[in-house]
Amino acid sequence: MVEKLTSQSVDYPRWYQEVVQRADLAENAPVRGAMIIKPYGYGLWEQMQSVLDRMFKETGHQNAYFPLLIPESFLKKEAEHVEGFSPELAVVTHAGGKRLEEPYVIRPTSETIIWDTFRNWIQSYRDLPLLINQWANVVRWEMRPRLFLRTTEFLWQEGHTAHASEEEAHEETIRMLGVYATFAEEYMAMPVIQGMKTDREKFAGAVKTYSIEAMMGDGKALQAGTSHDLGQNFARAFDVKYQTSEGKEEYVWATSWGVSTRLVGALVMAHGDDQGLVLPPRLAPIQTVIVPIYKGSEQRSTVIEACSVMEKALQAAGARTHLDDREQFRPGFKFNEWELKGVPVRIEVGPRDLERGEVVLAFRHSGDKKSLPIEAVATEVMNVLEEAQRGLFEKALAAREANTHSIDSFDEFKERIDGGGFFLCHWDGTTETEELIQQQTKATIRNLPLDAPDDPGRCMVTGNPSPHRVIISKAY
RNA sequence: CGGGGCGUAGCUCAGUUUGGCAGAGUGCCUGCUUUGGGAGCAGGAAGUCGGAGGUUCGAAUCCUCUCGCCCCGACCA
Repeated sequence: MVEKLTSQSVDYPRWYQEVVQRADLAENAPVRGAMIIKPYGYGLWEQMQSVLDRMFKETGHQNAYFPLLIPESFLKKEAEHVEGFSPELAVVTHAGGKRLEEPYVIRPTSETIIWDTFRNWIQSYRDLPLLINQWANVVRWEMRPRLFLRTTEFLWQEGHTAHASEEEAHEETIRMLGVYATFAEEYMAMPVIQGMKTDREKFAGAVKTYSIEAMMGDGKALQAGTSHDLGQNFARAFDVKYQTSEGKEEYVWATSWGVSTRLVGALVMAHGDDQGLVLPPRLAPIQTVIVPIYKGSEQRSTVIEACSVMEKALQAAGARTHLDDREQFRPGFKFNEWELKGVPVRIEVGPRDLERGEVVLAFRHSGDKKSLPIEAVATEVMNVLEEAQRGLFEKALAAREANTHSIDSFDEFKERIDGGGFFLCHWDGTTETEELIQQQTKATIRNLPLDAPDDPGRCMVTGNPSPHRVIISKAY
């Protein structure tokens, strides 16, 4: 008898912790705050990487790689940048048995070393735009680590681009935010809100920071990706100039943007339920799992044979398929295990089905089961998976809409914020009010939605004018 | 850094008060029976009791020091 997961309604954080470990996504490492990503969890990340990498290349970016270690002096060249990151830096002071003359910082992000390099790569307007991405690990020393959501070392991609004009850099910032939103919605089946961060929440060294914000199963927000308009801040700090077609010398305009293994945590919390993970078909390492059912060895060989044929047909049809032919577990155990691991479609094949020439399909996101003729499985499987993908997105969207509220009274806000969800409120645009809201409620302004309709009103705290509503929520 | 708690088998933990053979459940291995929603029986392997020092005939247990982890705060996103 295996213990059930802690229910989400009993203790959501504990549910998260348990599901990540029991579904074999990751475990804690001997180093505090570090995580070991297990093959199933890494498989999920690989699916994400391969889709994102294709999207980056389709938008003209090339991959490159910059070093893990950055001279400490580089960090200090951009004032806001060093101020923002210094509390969470890990620094190498010794190497080769000696104290280093200049310590190396383990990158918390790579703007500084990249801009130091871009200075040499960029001379003329003909070198622009320069569109680079790198897949890398970074280290940020965290006080409160949680698997995938906040770890001291994590995997990510960071895009770094240089442009000849402010407008072009801004377009790039918004374009990549859009790429992230498309990825979140079409692949993760996770609806997101694109918007601008407040000055207080923006990236250290950016002119503007934009984010996509998603709602988790408990109604809290998770920042799932960021895109920064860096203006000329890094170009000035690292003296990166180019010659225009008129022969004038100008500083370049920059962007950077990133998503990390935090997306795995987002996926877990966006769709998971009391049975475990629920993975979207487009990213699931295993899309369909075949579970054979039989009595005795004679029946076993017949059933397994039929399953093997089906496995090959499904793989030929393009579905990532696994045949669970382990003998030491009974079907009921396997059903529960693959549900814990979030496999979108389970195919049950037993003697009764084979007599009728059918198999049973069970859908993870809805719990529905239906029978299908054996011959139809391979031809239908991709349609069935796409249907499940859509169903999962619709479910997540409906959940977000049910937990999004427009509120105009600060008293009402304070009463309802503990129940979770997104609150669309008027805010006067000042940092003072933003801090007051956080101090009194622990909630933060997530972002200022890009598609917010003109809706003039009055700040729910101060009564000062506000052009449109912002999203306020408790967040991870 | 402040307050609290915990380190014993892969995992969860009992045993520590009152010193006296190293334990349970689960997982793992072997065999048999099972197999349409988390199987049953039998047998077996598995531990530097976080580490160091001390007290004692004898320490998981008492004393001193030390390392690590978890929770709440502070910090951060």
